[in-house]
Amino acid sequence: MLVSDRATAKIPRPATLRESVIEAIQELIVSRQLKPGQHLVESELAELLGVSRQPVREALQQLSTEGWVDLHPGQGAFVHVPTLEEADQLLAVRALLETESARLAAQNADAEGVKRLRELCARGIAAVEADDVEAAVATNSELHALVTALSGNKVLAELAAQVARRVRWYHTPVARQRGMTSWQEHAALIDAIEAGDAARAAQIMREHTEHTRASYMEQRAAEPVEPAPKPVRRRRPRVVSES
Amino acid sequence: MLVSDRATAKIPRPATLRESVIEAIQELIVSRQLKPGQHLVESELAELLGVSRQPVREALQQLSTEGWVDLHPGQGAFVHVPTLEEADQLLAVRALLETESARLAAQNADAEGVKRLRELCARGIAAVEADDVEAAVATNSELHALVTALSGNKVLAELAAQVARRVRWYHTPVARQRGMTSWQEHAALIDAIEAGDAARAAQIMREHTEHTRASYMEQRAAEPVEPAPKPVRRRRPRVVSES
DNA sequence: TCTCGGTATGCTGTACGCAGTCGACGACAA
DNA sequence: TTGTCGTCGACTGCGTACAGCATACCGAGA
Repeated sequence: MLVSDRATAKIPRPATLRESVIEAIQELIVSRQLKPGQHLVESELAELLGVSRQPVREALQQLSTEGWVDLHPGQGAFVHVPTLEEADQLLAVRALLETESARLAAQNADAEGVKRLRELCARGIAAVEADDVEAAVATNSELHALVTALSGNKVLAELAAQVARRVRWYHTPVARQRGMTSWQEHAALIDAIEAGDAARAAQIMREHTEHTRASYMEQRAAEPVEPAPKPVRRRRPRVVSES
Repeated sequence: MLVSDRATAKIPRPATLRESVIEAIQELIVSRQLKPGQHLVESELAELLGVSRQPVREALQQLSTEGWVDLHPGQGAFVHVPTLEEADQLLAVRALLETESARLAAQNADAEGVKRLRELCARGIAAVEADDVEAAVATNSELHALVTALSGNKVLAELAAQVARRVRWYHTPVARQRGMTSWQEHAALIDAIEAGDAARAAQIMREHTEHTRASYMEQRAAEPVEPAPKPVRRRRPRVVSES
């Protein structure tokens, strides 16, 4: 063996344009530069990002499977309009998947895994104390991802990751709310996993995700409901004469 | 309103080529015309299906997110190789999702929904009695889909459908095994849903899916394990001279 | 004034072409 | 014979062009 295969991970591929475009558009959506319901014109995005329509098309399709945009055949892509109902259902599914993950993780996790969990937990707490919301959210995702990975069920982990990506969009704005409490729950969860107490791990995770859900719903309930513009294809006003 | 919006659903759009291609490739994979591990060359599929590479590319990407093919950047697409371990995990996830669906369905289903469940159940039993395996499997899928739909959680239903499609790939060859027993369990499940007994519905569904899982694993354990060819890019033998 | 049909326009869906890249194969050296 | 390097071929990734279609605009008729 040339080098230790551990930590070698993946060679940092010069990422395909498609992947870069996916991330760019996600960023644009999260940052609200692209508003919910907005019609995404391929050629505009292409020009904006400095690529051709092809990678943009593929990115939009990928994003539609992840729930970021809705694809209307023959009409194009529209930024997904997150409804309260859907967020609730999504968080419910996440709770289900992650609860099961926690249960399995408690049964399967080894010392190495627990160690990595603790590291992540420490990083998360540090991020919260530094008031770095973005880092806290990212670390939160990492920790949940690791729990699902430790479940030993790859299919479950992949599915949970898929759901988590969608949740993250909703989650970011309310992350500040929960702050430290969330990480105390994480710590308790890790304790349960380390002890191999599947029932307790599942219970903690269920409560944890329910708290997040409640927090989100509470936050959203207070928000004014924007009248979502009807998702019609936008039409550029005709330029009659522009000298 | 012009007509009752109920049942209007969507105008059956002349499905884009991409969607047709997705279904076609799924069919080719399920029917084993495309073998696990096989390198899928875009241009070949395009020619085979009579379209250009573009829709094929997009279809392959979609299929990769659903777990049918694996996409190796720079190398192309390979038919996913289903392992015994993965099948087990997939069935476990299905059990989880459908158990929850059954629980929710018992809480939410109305008389109309129960009626449709019973119809499907009758059709399934008829199919088994007629020894029509294909119809039985299809009806089985429909019934499970309806249960998830009746759960009222669209996200859950969609996820369950995705998992179910993959399960079907593994499951079809062994479907004959279970036969009538399976439909008796379905009937019991419907009774529980009608009674609004969430706990019992969940319990029955859990056992039902576990039976399916056990049946599958038993069947597969007996099978010879094909040595999966290394997923390398295939190379067409050079034609030196072919008159 | 409202409705209906024609027309124009911009966008999507698809096809095609080119360059970059990856793997295989073969030659050469140790 | 075995390891290494260079070359070649094929396929993917991306750019570009074109056709079809859906929508909005607009004028005519009721």
